[in-house]
Amino acid sequence: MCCEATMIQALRERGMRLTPQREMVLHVLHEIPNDATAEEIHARVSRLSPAVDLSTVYRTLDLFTELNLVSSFKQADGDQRFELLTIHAPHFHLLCQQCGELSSVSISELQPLASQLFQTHRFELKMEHLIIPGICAKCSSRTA
Amino acid sequence: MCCEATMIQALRERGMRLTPQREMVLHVLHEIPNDATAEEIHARVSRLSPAVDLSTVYRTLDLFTELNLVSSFKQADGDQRFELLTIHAPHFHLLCQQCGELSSVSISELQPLASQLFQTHRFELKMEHLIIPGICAKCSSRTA
DNA sequence: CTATATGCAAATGCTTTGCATATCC
DNA sequence: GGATATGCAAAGCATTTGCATATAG
Repeated sequence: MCCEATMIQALRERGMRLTPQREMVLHVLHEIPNDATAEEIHARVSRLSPAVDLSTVYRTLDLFTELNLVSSFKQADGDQRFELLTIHAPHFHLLCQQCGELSSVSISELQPLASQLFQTHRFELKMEHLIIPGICAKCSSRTA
Repeated sequence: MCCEATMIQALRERGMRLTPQREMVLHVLHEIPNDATAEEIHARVSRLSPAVDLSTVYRTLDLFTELNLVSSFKQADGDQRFELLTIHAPHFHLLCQQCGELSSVSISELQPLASQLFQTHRFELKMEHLIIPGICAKCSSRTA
């Protein structure tokens, strides 16, 4: 799989090592539909190898985030969540500040804003890291 | 101030009490430009009355949130933040992922995206809470 | 008076860190 | 062989909770 090759290269470039733990975390991230907490990822890794520590999972996820393999963000409930950047079509997220629901939106909807910000501010919007806060349909109808 | 009257009435309706602590938290919220953490709010209250406990601040902010005086939300970094509902920031932020520079942009530039997201997803973008990640002009010219 | 609110201290839940040991290159 | 990673246990940090006391109405 291309992710693994990417990871191996990125690790080599930095003099870092390919360990079974890192392979397992990467593998497990492919099985997860959307995003997951470190606990969830750890639980899945544990099925493959029970000795792997939660702290290792955290360290690995942080590493992957730096390597740009994973995006990491916090939901409204405060849980930090992680997902593979490559697995899905390019998208950004809407985060409901009330219920914490996270939904994905194709980056095509962002294109106009991206051009706008580049034209007026020379700012290159990183669309896949964008999390837009607001109130989702369910919550706003509940309140209204 | 009108907020205070609103608070008093809301408290009365529920058989709750008007305490100095609640008054101070409400007062302090007016001094804060945008939004603040519980710690920041507590620090300001402490200047008025050092004995007030952080837990009381949390309880008060939760209460105000229920009373709809305050909006409470978590930023993407996970910090929970609070702000008076009556105060609105006229801008959102661009955050450079390389140098960390934070710049402000008028919400008028966001309007098209906001309408777009509302039309297609019924999602109410909270513009003043938005922080857009990317690469600023300085950094991208430096890299190029 | 008496129910509600507070301060204090301890508990919680997620995440990070220090360190000795194990492991990859 | 020597630096990098890991597991373990303990520390951090923001937030919440239990409880006796203080206080608003």
